[in-house]
Amino acid sequence: MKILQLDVNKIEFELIKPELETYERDQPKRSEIDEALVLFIAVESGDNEAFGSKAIADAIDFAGKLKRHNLVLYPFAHLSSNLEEPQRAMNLFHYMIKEAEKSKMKVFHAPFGWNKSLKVDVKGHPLAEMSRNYGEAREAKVAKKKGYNVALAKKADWAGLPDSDHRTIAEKQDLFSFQEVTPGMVYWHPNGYIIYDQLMKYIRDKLEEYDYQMVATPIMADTALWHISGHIDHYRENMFIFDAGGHELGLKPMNCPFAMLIYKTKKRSYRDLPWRMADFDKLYRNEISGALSGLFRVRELTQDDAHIFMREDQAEAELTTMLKLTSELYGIFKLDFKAKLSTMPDSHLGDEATWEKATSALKKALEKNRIKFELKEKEGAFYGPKIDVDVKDSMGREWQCATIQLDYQLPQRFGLEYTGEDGKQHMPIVLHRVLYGSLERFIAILIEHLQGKFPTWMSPVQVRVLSISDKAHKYAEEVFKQLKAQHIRVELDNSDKTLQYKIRDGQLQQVPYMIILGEKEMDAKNISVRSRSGKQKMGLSLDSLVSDLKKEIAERKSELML
RNA sequence: GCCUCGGUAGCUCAAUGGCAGAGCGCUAGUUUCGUAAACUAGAGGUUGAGGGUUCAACUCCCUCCCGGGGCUCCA
Repeated sequence: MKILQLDVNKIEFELIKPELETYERDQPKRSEIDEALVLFIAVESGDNEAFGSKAIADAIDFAGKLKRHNLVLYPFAHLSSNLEEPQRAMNLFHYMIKEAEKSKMKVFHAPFGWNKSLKVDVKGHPLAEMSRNYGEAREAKVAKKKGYNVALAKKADWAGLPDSDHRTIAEKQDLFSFQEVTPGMVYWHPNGYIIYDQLMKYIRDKLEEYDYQMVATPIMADTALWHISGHIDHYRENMFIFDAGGHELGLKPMNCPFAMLIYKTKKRSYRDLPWRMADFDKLYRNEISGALSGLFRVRELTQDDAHIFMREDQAEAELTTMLKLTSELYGIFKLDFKAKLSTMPDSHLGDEATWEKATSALKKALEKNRIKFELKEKEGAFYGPKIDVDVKDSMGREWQCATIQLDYQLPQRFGLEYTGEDGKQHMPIVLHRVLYGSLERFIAILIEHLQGKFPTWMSPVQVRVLSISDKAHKYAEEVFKQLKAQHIRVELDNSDKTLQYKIRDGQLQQVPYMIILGEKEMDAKNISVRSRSGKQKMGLSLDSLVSDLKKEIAERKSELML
């Protein structure tokens, strides 16, 4: 379904003659509406009521922002070359009118199937003209003839970005890249992978401390599963769906349905709850091309995802612990975050009473933890309300990282049960949550927040050993080997460049420590150290440095020791 | 997906219808240096892809791809 949305001062249309066999009879000859949001609608083959509802919900939402009270629906076939046959198109069009009439908006429409004369007077502001597309996976546009040789190895072009941007820093430190043939999917280079991996290890350590269990699940499933979970109705636009020899499969945009399936493999007891199940698989979301933005929004992402199956009376305690864990995870990087509570969206599953119950549980937990929060009306997930945590990037834009969602819908759809103390079957509720959100996005925030100065425990290279002249090469190599044996990530610079050059290079790479070795150190069997912050110490013993370093790394300190 | 600005060597950028260039990086040689850039030389390009206009296209036109910013959406 294609929609052209216009914010107008005035729209006028007049019926000339019926154009199709299917057309609306007994319609007013002429209409004129002032101050309205107009939707020109082309119904395409395969469109269903879910798209129609979503389109109307979005339009009403938008009308609210623009403070318009009149909504005009106008059938307009010319937006698409893939039209639905007229009778079905008209039915869906009428369904949309009824949907719109449920709102507070005053709804008008132009009749289906007529030749009409039309006059529109569009307002001039930036949001006055907008197009939208709802429906099946977007049609792939293929270039007439594509060069398959050179273009394959084409990197994304990040020229002109400010020095503080995570992409510029990634280029300097060789952290990751994107390629034209895989838009929105990250290539982690060795340096970047260390950062990604260290962050993962840190989260896993934390989850162990908080009694989580890790699972791994498939990355795709028959669309039958996505029908049960509701993703087909509410998320299809963003899914990669493809045909595999008669089976329609969808790559997973979320882990939830798989967690439900694991839960259902056995009878569960109330004694098993709460059960905290974490799943860090890659997820695939077919984001519209204009939405992609460096590591901030990608199509292939990793979440520090977990689902907590629990009794309703355990919700508050779980939420409280979770908010504590969140503060710990963000605290280590000294990141400021902003909490938000999002309520029921127009497109949602389940009844309002249940939503009300879930929303107030979240609110209580926030208040109990004395966390200040903003209210975001109608921004919840389709299956439940949520607490979000937003963090700012280097340009001051806010990105959603953590999200904690209380869900009564999926347990019901998947028929989850546990046996209670009373011996009867009860339905558990599920807490979906990611705390860093997408690892990709969080790393982008981190790179910009730290400006590439990673704490030693995450640094791709923790120590670089620099020799001052040929005479110290051997000694430098010895020191390098000893550090390596101690599992320190270390590099050796025995090139014939000047010391100044080597130091500059190490500084630009933001290596936390440089060990500088010349004849003096060689003779005295000691070392000199220079930290990234420019401080230096001479005459240290290697052993004492190693033990200090190991402590700094093990404790994941955010400050360098000198 | 929409609006808008871009895509030239690994990176950052010049060249504007008429011989595709510089700095850094890389390679080789010289140099052996004490806390943020030693010197010399060399290699490195289907100018994002495809088509068109022209005697001639990196340059002008069209389509597509990718990226930046803004919408929309969202982790």
